[in-house]
Amino acid sequence: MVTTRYIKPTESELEILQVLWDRESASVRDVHEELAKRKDVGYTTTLKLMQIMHEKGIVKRDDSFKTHIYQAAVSKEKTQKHLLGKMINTLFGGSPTELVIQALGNHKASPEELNDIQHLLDNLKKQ
Amino acid sequence: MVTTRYIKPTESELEILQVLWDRESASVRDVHEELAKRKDVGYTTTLKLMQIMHEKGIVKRDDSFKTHIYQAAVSKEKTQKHLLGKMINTLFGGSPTELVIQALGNHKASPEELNDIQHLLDNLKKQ
DNA sequence: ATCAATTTACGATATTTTTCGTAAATTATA
DNA sequence: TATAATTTACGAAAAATATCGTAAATTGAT
Repeated sequence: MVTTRYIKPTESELEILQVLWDRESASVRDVHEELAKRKDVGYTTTLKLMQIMHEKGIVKRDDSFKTHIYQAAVSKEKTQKHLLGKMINTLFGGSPTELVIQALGNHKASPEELNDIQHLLDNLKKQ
Repeated sequence: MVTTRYIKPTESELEILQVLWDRESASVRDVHEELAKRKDVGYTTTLKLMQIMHEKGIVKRDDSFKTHIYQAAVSKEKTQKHLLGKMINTLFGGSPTELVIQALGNHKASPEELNDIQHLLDNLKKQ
């Protein structure tokens, strides 16, 4: 079994991962146009970042064509889990509950979402 | 009304804030000894960081004595709210529920904590 | 008053992250 | 095929963070 050290994506890398997670796969231009909607940044900057991410193994790419096609190499779930865990530790004294309470208290959730959470809660209580 | 731009603490600054939130107030040495338990870092590094934080207005200090005494100038709650909100947006597609589900699914909570969450949930449902 | 210990001030360096310019390669098109 | 457009490669610079050494100031102890 090969254990790979988890590589924490930087802020900008996360923005790129977002796009890749949404689209499954995308070219540098695809990603860049998405980023450019919210951010003022040059094309080669996005390119360079994605190249670095490739070196780090954060993204995979198919370079059999001129336009390389990228995919996320780390799953959204694992990344969420990691960063959430880190936040729970550094900001919520290790208590996921504190975080949940903050999240629900400060950020609105619809009745449907509250139901989803209720179901999850019910299941957790059974064990 | 004066509106101050929210300053996002860096990783190291957060570690220092942790200590200050716990202790209410502390000297550089206090903070440093706490950090040194988990981290290999020099005293002057901690000092410098806290000085910078003071310039940024992240911490307050009383320098009427030789040993300056620091306090957090940003509340734990506000900081949690800000960073959590950011994470919800950048990592959970704007859905606090998604985050809550991840948090509860992956990180264990005690029966008491589950009850706390249940109460909160009950309240939210009423509205 | 002197010496030792502690603390702050300050500047410099190291490291990480972000940014972009330029050139070369590749592909499309006239 | 020649030209234009797009893309990658690469290196370098800028910006943001983190680190620490050294000296000066302050305090406490002898």
